[in-house]
Amino acid sequence: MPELPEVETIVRGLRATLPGRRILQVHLGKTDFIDEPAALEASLPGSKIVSVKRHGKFIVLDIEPSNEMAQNFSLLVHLGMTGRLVVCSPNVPIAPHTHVFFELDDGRELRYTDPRRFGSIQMLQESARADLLGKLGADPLETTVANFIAVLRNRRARIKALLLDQRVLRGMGNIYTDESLWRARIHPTRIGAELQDAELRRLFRVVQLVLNEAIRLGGSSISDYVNSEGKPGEYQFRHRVYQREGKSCYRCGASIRRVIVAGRSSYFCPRCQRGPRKKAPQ
DNA sequence: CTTACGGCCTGGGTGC
DNA sequence: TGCACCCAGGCCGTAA
Repeated sequence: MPELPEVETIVRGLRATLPGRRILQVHLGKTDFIDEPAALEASLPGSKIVSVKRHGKFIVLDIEPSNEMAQNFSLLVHLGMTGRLVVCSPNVPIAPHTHVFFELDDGRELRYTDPRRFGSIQMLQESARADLLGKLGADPLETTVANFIAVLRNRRARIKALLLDQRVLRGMGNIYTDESLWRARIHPTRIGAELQDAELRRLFRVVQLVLNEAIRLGGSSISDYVNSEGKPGEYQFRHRVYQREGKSCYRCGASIRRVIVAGRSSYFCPRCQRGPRKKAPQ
């Protein structure tokens, strides 16, 4: 579910309430998506949440342990396709598939809900966290157009696959990739190295535009996504191509098509986004 | 360095 | 009502 704008929205919500809070107790349901559930139960009670950050699609909670001799560590939460992280009163009915409860010292709870359990929760020391996050590419909202072009221009993979690859850029997912390519009028199967500089500059501009606009509207809610207060976003009403197969293009009226690229449904306008040149038969 | 593919899970929608 | 099938904001491991 959640891509950069959804995760950013959740992080901003959590940042308003979590820093400074202590975790009193942890309750776990299913734990197959948690690296070391026993370590969570052992280390978190009594610890303090220092800060909340986003790194790509990861939510990073920096934690000060209750044991003053122990080192600070981080809790990395990835929401996968259907993960939710919500702060609420313990009286709020428990959504199905809620597997983690953090009791907070203000009487509220931080709950993790994830029907498909494609998400993950990891407790990492500084060096392990740096190893993991260091493998990711630049944040598309923080990088420069020069760097954006540099990481794409020599690649033989298709642009859609490159934008989805978290080692190239961190934070894009299926929705915002399609939305950006449509706005930049670039076909999803174009080869990175075959894009002109002007096209890459255009792509960079619309990626930032789309992501910022989506953040402003609180992300896209298709079926599962809600923010940290349990409320849906509104960017789904601004989608121009995503899940619009057979409907007419907002720009030219042609029928939107769906193809599989990099294993994912990819929506594009066959008229506005021209395909790569086909190989001439020998 | 690539791509393709299957797998991880559950639920919702569709068509027979 | 049941059932088979397809689809879903992500990512990992394997094989080629």
